[in-house]
Amino acid sequence: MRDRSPRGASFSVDVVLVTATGNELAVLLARNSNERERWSLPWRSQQAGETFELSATRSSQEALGEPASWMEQIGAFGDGKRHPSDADVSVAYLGLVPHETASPRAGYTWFHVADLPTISPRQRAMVDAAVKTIQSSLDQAPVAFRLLPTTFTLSDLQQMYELLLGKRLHKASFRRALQAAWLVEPTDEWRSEGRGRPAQLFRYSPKKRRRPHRGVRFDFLYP
Amino acid sequence: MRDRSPRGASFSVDVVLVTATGNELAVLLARNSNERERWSLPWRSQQAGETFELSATRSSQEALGEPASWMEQIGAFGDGKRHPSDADVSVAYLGLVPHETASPRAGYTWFHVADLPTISPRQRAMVDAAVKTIQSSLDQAPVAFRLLPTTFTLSDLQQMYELLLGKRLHKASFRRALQAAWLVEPTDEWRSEGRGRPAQLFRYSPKKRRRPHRGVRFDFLYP
DNA sequence: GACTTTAGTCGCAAAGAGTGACTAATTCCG
DNA sequence: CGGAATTAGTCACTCTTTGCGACTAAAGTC
Repeated sequence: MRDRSPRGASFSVDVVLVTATGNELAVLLARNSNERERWSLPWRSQQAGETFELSATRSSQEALGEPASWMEQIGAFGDGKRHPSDADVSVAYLGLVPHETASPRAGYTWFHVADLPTISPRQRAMVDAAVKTIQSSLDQAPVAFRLLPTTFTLSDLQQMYELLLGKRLHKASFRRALQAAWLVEPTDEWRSEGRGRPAQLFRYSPKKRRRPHRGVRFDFLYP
Repeated sequence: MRDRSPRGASFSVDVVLVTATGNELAVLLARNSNERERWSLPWRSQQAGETFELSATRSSQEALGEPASWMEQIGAFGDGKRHPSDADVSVAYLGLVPHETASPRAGYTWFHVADLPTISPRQRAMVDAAVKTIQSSLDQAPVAFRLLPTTFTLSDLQQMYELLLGKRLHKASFRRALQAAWLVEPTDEWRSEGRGRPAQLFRYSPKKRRRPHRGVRFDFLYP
């Protein structure tokens, strides 16, 4: 990832790997030895015959030893802002990683999104866009589930939603909505987390259901 | 737009200009004289010091004489699919145009999205992504309003939503939701469209309102 | 055994959304 | 002219969804 192609890459593929550590989002950065910025997002200059998404997945493998549980293109970034590579254009991907499987290899570290070190302006824009993408697709895609391990308690799930939405949710309402969506199924395992009643473990397992038959929504404020 | 840079462009900016003609969406294509495909989306190879969005706006100006009323990046497309330019990567933009202001210059023609001629596979993917973007951001951004002229009747607006959603809506429900959203204000003009009672004209003019205080939505089906 | 903590459920009240029927203002046509 | 047809705009009823407090359940703590 860090070796530059001799003729100067025309574009790069960068990946914003995100996980949720307890009560904050975190982004994976790579340490640079000889670059102007000490840290950067994982990136590669595009290989011939590789799709963008494959490049992003390779970066994830390199950094964490496994692919992200969700990968999605954020967009193209350029516009004169500096980048660790010589690339004129960088294609950014969002990758979600459950906190459990998220053990970075040497040279990579998780940083809380609220407390990032300096990175190139272009990559900074990617991180901001990634967080926006997460929040805006929270109710359109199983984002929260991809940040959790394969089995989880309903309280875990609710806390993840609260973290991503940035607000508290009412327990009964949350579960009622979840039931109606047919998204989880119970396992026969229970988890006892110190004090309090043990919680049943669930697994993400979306079932067929009729698409809710709703009218128009005007959910935007501006512009 | 059609002249190739001598050294081969490394990437292009393509724009999917969309309008709504009566009861169908339409996309603007440019006629090619000496290309393999007879038609293509408007595109430019990137100029130095130009942002992507500016390139897209320039293309719109060239094709229609004015900028689109809404411009938004769709994403980066590449992955080995052929493109009219030599570009390895193409950055695609969606541009919305009200049907009234949508008079193409010579060499450009509107095509119904359901009945497009052959274009390069990469550009075909952009058109599909553009339509998806329109539909998915219909309740997140004033897409329908940007496809209408500055003043319109509520029936016009409802018909636009019906076109974009692909289903009929109930008049009373539609208006109730619109009222609650504080998005339009009445003008003092009325339009008499042949038979039937004249309709009042409205203008898009979103007002401040408290963000509706809603819980979680699980609106996705898969995966 | 009483208290605390976390899990999970129930049921009411308020808000939201689907729907048919109604009134209003205009043109069409005999 | 006068009634039918057509489009605009509103009302009121019902059913559904959602916010929320209160409750029961099962574990640990002291």
